Amino acid sequence: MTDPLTDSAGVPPSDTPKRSDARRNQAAILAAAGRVFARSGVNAPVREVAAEAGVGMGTLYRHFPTRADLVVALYRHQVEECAEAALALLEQAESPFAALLAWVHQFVDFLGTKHGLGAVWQGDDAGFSALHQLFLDRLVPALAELFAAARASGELVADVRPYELLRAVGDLVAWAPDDPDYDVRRTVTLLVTGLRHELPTPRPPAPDPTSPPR
Amino acid sequence: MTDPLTDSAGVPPSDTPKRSDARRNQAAILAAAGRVFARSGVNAPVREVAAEAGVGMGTLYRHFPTRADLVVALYRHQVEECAEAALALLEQAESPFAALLAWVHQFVDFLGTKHGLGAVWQGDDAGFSALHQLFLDRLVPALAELFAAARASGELVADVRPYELLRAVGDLVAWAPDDPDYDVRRTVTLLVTGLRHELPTPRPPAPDPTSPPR
DNA sequence: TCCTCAATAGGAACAACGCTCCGCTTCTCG
DNA sequence: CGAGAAGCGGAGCGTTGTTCCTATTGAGGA
Repeated sequence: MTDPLTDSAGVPPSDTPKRSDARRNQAAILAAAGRVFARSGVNAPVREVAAEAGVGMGTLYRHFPTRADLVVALYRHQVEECAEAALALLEQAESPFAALLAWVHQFVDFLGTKHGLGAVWQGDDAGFSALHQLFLDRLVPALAELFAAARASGELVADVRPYELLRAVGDLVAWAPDDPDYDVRRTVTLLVTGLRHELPTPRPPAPDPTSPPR
Repeated sequence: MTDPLTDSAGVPPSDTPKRSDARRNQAAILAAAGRVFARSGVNAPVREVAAEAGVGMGTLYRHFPTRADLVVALYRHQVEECAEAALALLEQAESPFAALLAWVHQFVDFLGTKHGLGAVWQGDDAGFSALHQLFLDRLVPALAELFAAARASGELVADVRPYELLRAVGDLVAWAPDDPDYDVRRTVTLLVTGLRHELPTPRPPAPDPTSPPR
């Protein structure tokens, strides 16, 4: 896995006519964030990151207005890799569905290593857009590719959209910390397995509140 | 559904030789919490609850040391009801599996109405035990009943434990806010559908623990 | 009825955190 | 080399969780 600390600063040199010290600080912050997040989770106090980087709060906030911005910058590469892996898996795996399952598990592994990433991924409130958007832009298309292939091979039957699955897996993994009695991978497998069937009636018990169907 | 605000105070009168004002305050806090939680979610500031109840911080903390304690006291009845519904559904539904699906959806509805309950349900940290334990004690056995029936009828094949499913559903619902593009009920249905199949190889592509992607 | 005291109430105060604001510093370019 | 602007740092504000200590009050006994 590419190390975001060394090749850090997801900033293309071209669109950055910034001052040298600014660039230096941005890199320092990213490096520090990598260490702090790995040590204390992505919810570590912002102050801690600033301190570790040896910069002031203002500096940190100028470069990364929200925590999600920081996380996005750090993990962008990995998301890219994850997306690109889809095609490779399609060729390697013995069937499109197997590739799908494998890819999803790879995604689980990715999310799983960053404890607490889930909080950002699902986006409590504001930071929402940043990371969520990145995931959507890159990962949904990748998964769509796998879906199409698996559907063509007849293994995927359920009328489920890639986004739905991705989101579900994200939610599932978001909170799967250190419970020895619970293995998310199994659950995810179960979920993917469900794709082989047609979904039962859209609204099973349908209590019908105020919301119109569809 | 019984209203925890009116029949509030999940305190049996017998084991409560407390002072009258203590009882009164406890009830006031519960009532206030019901209103505040409904209005601002279960993560509403503790102060707000105290203010709404017209008591001091100390009083609130004496009665409910953690936020989870408060939530548990408030929703205990509903959890009980949910658990008891299992048997009824088993008789009504056309098949054990249908009952299982229906029950899970009922559970989803229950969790769904309390926005933010998920945060407490999954237990970020300390408050963990309280609510989580309540759910486990009451709901897992109920679900186990349904599992046994569905397994006997041959509809449930996957080697999955009730706890796993319950937990998965909980995680799924925990963060299903107001996204018009995503309906948890569908995902949950998908998950339950997966139960009809045998789970694929226990560890699909997980050979190497050190390098996640690749 | 009144007294006493332990249980209880109340809320000020502390700590941790997110975020903003503004005077000072340092780079860059002519 | 000098001036202007870009960037920096951290004090400080608002919010929330949690604790602590003192004043209050209910309830049983004289």
